[in-house]
Amino acid sequence: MQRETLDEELIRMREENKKLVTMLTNLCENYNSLQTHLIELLQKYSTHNEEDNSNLLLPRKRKAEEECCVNNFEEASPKRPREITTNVSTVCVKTNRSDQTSVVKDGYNWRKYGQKVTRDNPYPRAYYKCSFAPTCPVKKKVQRSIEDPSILVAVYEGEHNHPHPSQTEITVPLVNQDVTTDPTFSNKFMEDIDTNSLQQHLVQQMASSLTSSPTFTAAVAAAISGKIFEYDLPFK
DNA sequence: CGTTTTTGACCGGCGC
DNA sequence: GCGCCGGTCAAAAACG
Repeated sequence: MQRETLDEELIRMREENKKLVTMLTNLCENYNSLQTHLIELLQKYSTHNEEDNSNLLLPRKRKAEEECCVNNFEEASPKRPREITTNVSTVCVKTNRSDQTSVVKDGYNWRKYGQKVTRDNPYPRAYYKCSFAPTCPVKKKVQRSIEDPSILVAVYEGEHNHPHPSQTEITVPLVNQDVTTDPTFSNKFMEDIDTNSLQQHLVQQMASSLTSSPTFTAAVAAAISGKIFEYDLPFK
């Protein structure tokens, strides 16, 4: 009697796990396709603008800048191997056009340590360190987009080594490029999840890590809102 | 009064 | 080697 109940429970759990795996597979696939699509659009958009005027305005561009185009998550320059270990992610945040503050609310506390006007963008670039520094090495740069001043571009460097202080007031990012978007990530995950022994444990682990990871939630939000944003771009 | 922001100075990498 | 440029430092100012 008790065993039958447990068997039923087990079958039910297996079915539930199957559904969860399918959902996660779809989620990863959708996210990757949206990411690819968005990158294509952004590349198209940037080349479109370069043809227009930027060649005249930017006679000399640094090599490092050229390499750091929108679809490069991180650069492993042979001269600067130090950078291999740093995770670089870019987040674009759509703000109210009247809102002139360059603040990207992501739930973390930041301390501003510098501001610079860069050559290729008249809007000042603000430099922030995580308020947990020097314990936490994370830095971010925030600058308005030259194409659309209502978009704030935040570049994050490094990973927080402390819990997320707050889940509230998180501005939905439009683009997020992070190491977790690596296509191998989902494949690896799916390989692991197919092995029955650790299946449930992995699902639980993934679920908890995903919900607690602002990067992933931001990435999912980015994929969704990015699709919406597609219709908002000035070209087309 | 402690914390955060501002801002000019400084430093190091890169291109010429 | 020099100059440009982005990033960081640190003293002063502003803020709560």
